[in-house]
Amino acid sequence: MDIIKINASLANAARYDILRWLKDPEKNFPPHKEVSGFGDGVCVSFIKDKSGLSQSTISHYLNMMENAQLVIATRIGKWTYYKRNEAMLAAYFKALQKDI
Amino acid sequence: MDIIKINASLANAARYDILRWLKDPEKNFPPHKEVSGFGDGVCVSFIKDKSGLSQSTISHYLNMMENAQLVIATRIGKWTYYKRNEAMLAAYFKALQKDI
DNA sequence: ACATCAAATCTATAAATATCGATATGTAAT
DNA sequence: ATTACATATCGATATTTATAGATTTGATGT
Repeated sequence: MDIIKINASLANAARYDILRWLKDPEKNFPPHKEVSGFGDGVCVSFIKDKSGLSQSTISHYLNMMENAQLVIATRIGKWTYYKRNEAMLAAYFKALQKDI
Repeated sequence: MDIIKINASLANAARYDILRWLKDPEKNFPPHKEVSGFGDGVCVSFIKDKSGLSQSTISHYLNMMENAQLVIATRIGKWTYYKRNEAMLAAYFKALQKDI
């Protein structure tokens, strides 16, 4: 776990928002048409729509967050779904609490 | 409290270290000559020495951290002492826990 | 094979950050 | 007032980040 990298991931309002939105996909996103529920997370297009940022920017941000292990990506058909990595978030939180 | 600004402050290894060092000044810094103990924190020079970065960089970083309300500065004579803002750190932690 | 669509990658630019050396400011001692 | 010292600010440059449009890749359906 790279705490500095995680902090950098969370040092941008759009990315911070994404992580919050993913806590409650039912509340924050419309239902998917190709899969039922949000078990694998939320597709990139929905996150892009909600954020108002461009597709390339969101793809880039999600990649950064995946690299920091904050989220987990799952490709199904044409879509990539992103969900929170709760284990890493819990570990991060614990480490932060200890350090700070 | 600006969580994004705080996260940005903590997205740099030197600044993250400083905050950690300030948790235990007795352990991490030599004793001051002009004041007794670390009640008001640690002087800039000691932090600079320990970090290995230039005086201007450290002064800048401490200013950033003060701006994010992570630390509190106290000027005594020629020296400025910096200590952790424990109240803000606790509030930050609580907010982060809620958001994330 | 081809067209279509979602997402990823590439290219580019503007803005912010990291960091330093040089200079200025504030305080204390002479 | 002058000197000395600690810290702050200024000016500069290199690196990184933010963000978008264009292009490519991967998957599906025809």
